Amino acid sequence: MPDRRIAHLDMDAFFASVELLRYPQLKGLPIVIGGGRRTVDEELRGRFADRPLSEIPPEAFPRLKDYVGRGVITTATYPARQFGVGSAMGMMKAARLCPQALVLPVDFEEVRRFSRTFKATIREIAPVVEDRGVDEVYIDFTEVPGGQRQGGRALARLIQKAIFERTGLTCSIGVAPNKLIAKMASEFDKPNGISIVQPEDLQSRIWPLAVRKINGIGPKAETRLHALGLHTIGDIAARERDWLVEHFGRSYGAWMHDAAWGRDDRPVVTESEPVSMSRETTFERDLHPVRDRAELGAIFSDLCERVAEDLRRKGYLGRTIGIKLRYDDFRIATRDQTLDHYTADAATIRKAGGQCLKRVDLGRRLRLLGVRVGKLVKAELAPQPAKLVAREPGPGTLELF
DNA sequence: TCTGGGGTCCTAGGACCC
DNA sequence: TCTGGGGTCCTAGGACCC
Repeated sequence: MPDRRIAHLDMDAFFASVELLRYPQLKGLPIVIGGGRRTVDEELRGRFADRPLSEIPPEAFPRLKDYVGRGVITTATYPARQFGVGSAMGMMKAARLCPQALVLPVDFEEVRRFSRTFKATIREIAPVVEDRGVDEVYIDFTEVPGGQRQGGRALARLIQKAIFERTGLTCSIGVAPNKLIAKMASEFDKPNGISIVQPEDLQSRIWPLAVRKINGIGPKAETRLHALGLHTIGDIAARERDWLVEHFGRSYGAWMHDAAWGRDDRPVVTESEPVSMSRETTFERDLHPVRDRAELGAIFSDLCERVAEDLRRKGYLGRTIGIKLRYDDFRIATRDQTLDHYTADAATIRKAGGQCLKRVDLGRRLRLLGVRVGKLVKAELAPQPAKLVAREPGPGTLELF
């Protein structure tokens, strides 16, 4: 039996690197990708329509200091990170830290195109690949010829090289006995690095890390661990399993203990079915359910149509329709309703969602509205209803609330 | 000057059924 | 007077991830 060798591969500053392929003149500058609906990029291209993109001067690009809006940063280039700017940070905060940084919007189509290409490149070399979003994958090296050489370094290098040749993009790879450690290892040598971790490296390389480095320990658990005096993964490992179970519950406590000891036998999963699909939007300004009713109604209809289109395009039907609100104070409310039949119809989703909205407090301003369809089945496998359920016709389907 | 959008999984109570 | 227990589905909220 060969040793289990699992790799985690993470594209370096993916969204920003994709933009740099188009605008190589910006290399080395602090750049952030993110923000809202502004079509900065289109404006820019319009203004310089007579020139290739690579000749648009850096001075022409918008700066963070001029940004107005509610967005967050998706990716920051390494020069921008030196100023303390990072992903998930609000644009306004980032503007204070690095006002001179250039801002570009996310080009999802372009990002997805490169995502497909780098994943296909990996699969040609090592077929057992698990998708973890646009810019990350796990790869099972165990059965790949040469996957054991130098602990996986040789194969990792081959993959890195192939991705760079095909796309011009760099990535960082960690190889370890399991997904949990591989995920941590891929961060050890960024960007464009490779890290190999062996079981015997647990104490020297994993235990000194902050608890938050464990994939699955977020801000809440971190706070609670700190309050208990636990700061490193080694601190967790030093605790009795039962003690952790006492403080964090049977399931989470035991998991935490296993994680701190580097135990994880989850397989690399190559295929999975979606559970839900949703669309949501944060408004430019907070909207009041009564005073801004018309505007909200139009947004709601639009969200329903978009989620319905997503379902149809991907070939799914759903049975649970849900809505999500975020109030101006950031509290979130969700309501959902399970229908007796599967649907991908915008009007049906709109109607069920409208009923959900009636069950939630509409007495204060909203910041966000979302629509979700769950309990999905592949359209061709959907059970046919015993009889067609008549939809009430008429104005009711067009009304909000 | 607050903090996006798209997901997954878990928990927990109540309904309902056997 | 005494009130089982197990399973599944539905709903709401929350933690976490990319």
